[in-house]
Amino acid sequence: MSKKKSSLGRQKIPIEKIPKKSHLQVTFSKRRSGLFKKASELCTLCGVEIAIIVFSPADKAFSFGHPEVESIIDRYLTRNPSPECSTHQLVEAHRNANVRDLNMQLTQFLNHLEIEKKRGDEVDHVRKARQMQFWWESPIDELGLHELLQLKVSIEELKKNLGKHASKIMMEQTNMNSTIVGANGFGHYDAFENKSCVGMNIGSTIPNNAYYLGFRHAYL
Amino acid sequence: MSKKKSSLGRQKIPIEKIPKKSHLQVTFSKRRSGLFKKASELCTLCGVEIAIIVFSPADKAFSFGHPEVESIIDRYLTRNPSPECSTHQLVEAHRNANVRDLNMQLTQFLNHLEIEKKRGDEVDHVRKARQMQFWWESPIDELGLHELLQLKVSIEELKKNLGKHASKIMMEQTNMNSTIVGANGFGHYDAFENKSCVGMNIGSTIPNNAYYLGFRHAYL
DNA sequence: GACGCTATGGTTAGATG
DNA sequence: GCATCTAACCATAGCGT
Repeated sequence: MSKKKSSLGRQKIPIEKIPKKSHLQVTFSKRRSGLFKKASELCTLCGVEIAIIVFSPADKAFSFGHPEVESIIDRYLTRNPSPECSTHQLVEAHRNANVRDLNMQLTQFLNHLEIEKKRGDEVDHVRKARQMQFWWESPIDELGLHELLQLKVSIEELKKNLGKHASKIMMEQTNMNSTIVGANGFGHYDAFENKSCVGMNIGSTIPNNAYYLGFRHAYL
Repeated sequence: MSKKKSSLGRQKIPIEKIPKKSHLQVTFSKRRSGLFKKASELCTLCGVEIAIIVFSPADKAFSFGHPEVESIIDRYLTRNPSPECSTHQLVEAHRNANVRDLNMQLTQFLNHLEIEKKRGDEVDHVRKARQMQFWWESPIDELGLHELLQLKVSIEELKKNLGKHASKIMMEQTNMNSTIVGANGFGHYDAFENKSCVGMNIGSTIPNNAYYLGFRHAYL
């Protein structure tokens, strides 16, 4: 019998940076998959929303999100619950479809999505251009401490007023609020390259919010 | 021997929404811990940056981040993903995917599609409003909800930056120069409540920085 | 370098204090 | 609710193709 004991099976490895590059790459791939799978299961089992962003050793960004990375980030940053859309029923209908149909539909949606994305980027560009008109876009670095603090106070006041008005408007639209939760958890894998900027993220041990001046999350 | 076989050990459970609330809560806690631990290990082993945001069934937000959630989100958002690129990668991923993954992606795309549409409509609306005048100079009462919210977000960002700069200047003035190093993988757990009462808490500047969960696993 | 294999290490469902 | 235990399930390191 030529059946030799080819593998010792999984061996324990210390949790510290893997020195060998090739090894590291393999481990990264495997464990990233595992992590995303775990996240997916947590979504489904508990019906919760999860977003994961990972920057690979090769500076590539991978993300997992249910229902959508960006909406969860928005919600995290602004505490703004996103209204659910009616597409969920469509998805439910698709759950029992076979692979071929799913592939076809997915391809169609990919095409459609690309068009919509282009449109979105376009309007984003417009929005960015618009933001350049705001006076406060001028370089902050050139202001002194006193000016900065004064400006900050003014802005807090302005924000407060804005909040009040937003509240008023929202109250008037109360009956438009529908907070439906999606039933079963799905997720989505996404990846794109990071060629542009050098991420200057030092592994900082800065104490939490050391210099956030009390303004971490906003309630909308 | 009074030692009875008290446990059957771990039993297999189907990956679908757990009906029983108490079970679900326990599973959520355990699996969230596991997920964060896995993320932490991936950080350390591969020296990568990871951010995870989870909204619990009780609408509470948990996050894991190395080095910190906010910087990774910034990095993710400032990225300019070309539609072609990400689409291409998605198609490639979709080539090897199984039914569940396809379902996940399809859901994702459906949601994304709607989000992109809404985004376009939103910004179009804002642009239209701006055409009449510099809408942000008009009395606040005349602004719509979208403009208010957008302006508020912008202001929050500005305020955050102001705080950072003020802090920086202050640090420089006190002649403190302690540069932080630390590159090895550890993450930081964070949690805060999300009492998502629509129409309430609007404009609240209460920091709500919440409480921090200690590190369960010693990676320091 | 991606995929498959498999022994082993690690995670966790269920029960209990 | 949280910690602990147990046994079973699952993820994955190392190897081969």
